[in-house]
Amino acid sequence: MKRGDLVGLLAEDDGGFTVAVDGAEAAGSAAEVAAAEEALRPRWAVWSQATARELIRGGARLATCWDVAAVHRLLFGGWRAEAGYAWACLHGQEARDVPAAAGEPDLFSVAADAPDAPVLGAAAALAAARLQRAALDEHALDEQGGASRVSTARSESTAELLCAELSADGLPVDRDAAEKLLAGIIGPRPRGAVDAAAIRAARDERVLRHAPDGAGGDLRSPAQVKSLLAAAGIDVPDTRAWRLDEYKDRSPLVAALLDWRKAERISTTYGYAWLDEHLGPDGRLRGAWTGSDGGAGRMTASSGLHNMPAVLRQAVLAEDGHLFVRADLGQIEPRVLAAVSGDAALAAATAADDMYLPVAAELGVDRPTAKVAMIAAMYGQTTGHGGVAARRMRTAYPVAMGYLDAADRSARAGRDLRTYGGRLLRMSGASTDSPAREAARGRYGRNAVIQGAAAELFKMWAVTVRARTAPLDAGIVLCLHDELLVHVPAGRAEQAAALVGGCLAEAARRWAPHGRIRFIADITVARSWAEAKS
DNA sequence: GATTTCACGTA
DNA sequence: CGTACGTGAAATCC
Repeated sequence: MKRGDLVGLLAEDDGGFTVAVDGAEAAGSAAEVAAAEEALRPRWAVWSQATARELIRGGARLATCWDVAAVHRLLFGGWRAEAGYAWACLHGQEARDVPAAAGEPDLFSVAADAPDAPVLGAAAALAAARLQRAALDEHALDEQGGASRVSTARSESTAELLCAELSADGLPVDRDAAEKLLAGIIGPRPRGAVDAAAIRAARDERVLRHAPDGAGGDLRSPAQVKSLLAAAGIDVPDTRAWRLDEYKDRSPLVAALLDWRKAERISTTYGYAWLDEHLGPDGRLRGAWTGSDGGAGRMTASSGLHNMPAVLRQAVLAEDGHLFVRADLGQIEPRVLAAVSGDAALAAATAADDMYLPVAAELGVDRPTAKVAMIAAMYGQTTGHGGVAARRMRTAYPVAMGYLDAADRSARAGRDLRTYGGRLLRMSGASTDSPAREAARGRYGRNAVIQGAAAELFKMWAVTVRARTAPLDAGIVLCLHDELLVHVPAGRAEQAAALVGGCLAEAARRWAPHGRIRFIADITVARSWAEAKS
């Protein structure tokens, strides 16, 4: 056996592990798995992230894996990916590939026909991984230009290891700093239920004192807020912040309400209860991470890790003797569009640090107009008709526009799409319905091929950073769609920052080997997440 | 009690 | 300038 060979691995209920190599299974401890990892460095075939989570509990970490659930989501789309389902679909797919097969495969009847997998253990995980690998190789024969799906499968798999580590290790948050921030926004920590109610009432009163005589109501009830505003002469169809924005300068009530909403959001979602629930005594804020959602394939995180209000980032502080390397991808979506569509003119524009400048020159418009035209093309505008810039986009970048239009048409018609890296984007099941719903599906399709491809590139970058910075005792502590936060011993921060930039070039080469697309990242070293400005 | 709606934070 | 997700509270459904 050599480095990179597939070896089955499964966590058992008793805390032990089972390893499978060519027909033979053996039981072992986490320490023994770690020793095998050190000596052989295989690509561990696992059913899901659960195995890595158990290994981490046992003190062992893996460099790479083949995650059957992650690859299943890539091949088949959607979220569902438990072992039995993945096994059944894998066998169903073979049947579907027979040319005579027509129509939509019925996954449940296929499951009934699938060869029995009486025990979905380590050996079966190994078998499933090999079948997935073979399916990917088969697909590769009729692919042209797209990213290698095998490399996507590997990075999506290893991203699950990263997710298990993110869940276990958490994000460094300074409790004192966080509590001070909260005190400034929502007041001190309530001493009890009565105190909490008094603080809440005082916060409400600062809005209600601007209300007309006799008007009042529960600010937490949108219907009552609507009535309250009506009493003040403000008629709105709903009370969303963007709709109220235009009234805030002439109505103290609206201004106070919008301020109240911000504080209330912090108080209810990111307040003391949030800290108590998710911030451990070790100063790490933990949530559950998944390598891909059920849609376009972005990573997800719970415990508010992906929607923490910007003001609270000041409390995300590197631990003593450590610093953060923060890196975010610049203009990732138009650069991804250039890569996945193969548009030579748009590819040329990616050579610029700010690619909207050459695009603006090409379109003969100013930069803001060019940016809006590009984003409208990628996401499908609903307001206005685009104007001259939109029309010139078609002439200047016909290949890129054609790619987006094709995705739009497929989605409208309910035809499935695949991202550049090979993720199935399920559009089927759409029935004929209103033109508005159909247009919405078109926008979803346009967006998904870009967002999904960007997610694949991002994960390739992330797992590359994970591998290359591990020798520096550095660790990724947050992934935020196009942004990485790496926690690193202070003396190695500059070295890590340089590696992160190199990793982007490496990941881009692996993801888009044929393209001449330039990807850029803004990389800074700082003690707090907020400090590292973009 | 479970599900839907509204709202809003992030990218 | 659109899409996505996670969250919490109220409203609504059953």
